[in-house]
Amino acid sequence: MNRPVAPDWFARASLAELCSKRGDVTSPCANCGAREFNVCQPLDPDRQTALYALATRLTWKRRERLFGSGDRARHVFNITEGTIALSRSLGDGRRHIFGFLLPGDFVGFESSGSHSCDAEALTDVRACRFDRPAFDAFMRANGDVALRLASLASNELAQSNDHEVLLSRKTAVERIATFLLDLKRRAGERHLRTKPLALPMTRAQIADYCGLTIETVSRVFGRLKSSGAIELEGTAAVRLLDEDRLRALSETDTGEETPDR
Amino acid sequence: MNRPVAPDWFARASLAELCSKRGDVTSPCANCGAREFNVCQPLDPDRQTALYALATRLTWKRRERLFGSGDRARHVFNITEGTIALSRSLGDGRRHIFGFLLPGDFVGFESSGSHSCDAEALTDVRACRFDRPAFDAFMRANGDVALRLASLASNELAQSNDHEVLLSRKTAVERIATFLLDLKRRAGERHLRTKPLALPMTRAQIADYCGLTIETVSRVFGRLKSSGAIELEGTAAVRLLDEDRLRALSETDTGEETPDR
DNA sequence: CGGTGGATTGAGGTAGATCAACATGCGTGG
DNA sequence: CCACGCATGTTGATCTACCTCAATCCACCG
Repeated sequence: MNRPVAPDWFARASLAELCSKRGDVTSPCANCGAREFNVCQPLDPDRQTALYALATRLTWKRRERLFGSGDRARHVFNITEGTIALSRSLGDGRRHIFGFLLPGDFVGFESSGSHSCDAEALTDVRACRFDRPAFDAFMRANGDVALRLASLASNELAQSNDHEVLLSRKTAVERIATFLLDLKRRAGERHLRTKPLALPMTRAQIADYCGLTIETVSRVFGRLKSSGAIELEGTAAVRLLDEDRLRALSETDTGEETPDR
Repeated sequence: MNRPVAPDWFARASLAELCSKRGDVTSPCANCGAREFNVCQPLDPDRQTALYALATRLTWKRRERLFGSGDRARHVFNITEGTIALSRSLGDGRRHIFGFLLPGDFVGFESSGSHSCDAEALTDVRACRFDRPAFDAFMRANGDVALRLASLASNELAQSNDHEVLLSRKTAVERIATFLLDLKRRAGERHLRTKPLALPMTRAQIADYCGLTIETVSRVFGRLKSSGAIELEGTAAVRLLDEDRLRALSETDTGEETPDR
């Protein structure tokens, strides 16, 4: 098992920077150590405490699964530290990766009773776990938080839509360029701004995310590198040297205005 | 403009069958004529009335846009009658279609302030429109309904995930088989069980949904037809003669159990 | 230092795209 | 009510981006 452990600076950034999100440090949850939950960022202290009380802190080692496709969805998770891949496999070896979850992301809020994908830890992972019934009850009693949760779900949908466009209509180069910029943006939003961008996933996982093969991913990386757009730092990190070029290569979409009725 | 109007039996089925959903006819909304809103199916009469009061009934002609990418998202829509395509276009002509909305579906619940896709009526459409501020206020005041809305959003996400798998890893035949079965299932859930399955979308739209070209769609239809799996009824309707074969061809995914922690 | 799990690189094959010609059917206007 | 015309759909011939298969490389680890 040889996937290089993400270099120190990655793990460090992960927790340290998350905690100083927006510059203001909130008091950490006694149960799970998290500083903030996305659903309740602007929540008053009392209800924040109540929500914290529902969480348990857990850890997983790299390669372990948080849950698998078909499992009963008994819990909702909020990632505190590390990276997770959500994937689904077809009968023959084909696999698709829906996305890579970073600290702050929620997982497992399925409306059906069971999970429809596998969640695998790409690095050692810390997460807060909520029991579904208690979590749901809290949401029912707190419409504003539930609405925020709906909005989070809708965010995820927006991401998934972008991913659909990538898979449906983009070329290999566009896919990789999009993937890199996207990863950098999402890491940045969580204040995981490491000097070279960490790639805690293998080429195979990038391929399954982009709907390509390992070989094509590798070749595209090679081309981007020799064109000077990126620089590979070993195999698990990359420097985006020319983001404007990458943006041009990623062929981001347009949108003209139409009067809304 | 030549897309054949969906045959009579389609439109009839659309409204009539929707109203008799689950056998029990609820009293229609005075404003918008809808019998039920998905968000509030098990809602007590008072709040149901309150929600109804927020809605306006509107209609669109085929080919009109409900909204376009980039427009401010001022409204949430609930389709009452007809079919809508949600799409996004890249700078050059490339386009992707996220999905086809049927009666009962919600659109426009974006968490960002603006729409990220175009919504085009494929048939004449009736929909209920809610103003965002009033809709949000209602949700904030009714946590149970908001939670249900979150669950709807999560349903949409599940659909989008299936779509990602299709686009990422399925062959042309698998894509079309999946598309057909899926459309039939979704129409069935809404009690739009027409004898031949209505295809209110063009080949180009099917292609953009499946990440293929018009020609490939046409060829695959041809192959499925001559293999006896389907029968085309003109160009805007199809009979699924051998659903088991289609299911086998659609290569639906597996899932083994893993003990959830 | 050998072994193992990635990653890269090369050569050749193929599913589906592209380009092009033709068919079909609906709607319009005479 | 019919015929023309355009939008849509089908079918065929070729092309190509990406896949497949295979060899080699590389870094880490015991």
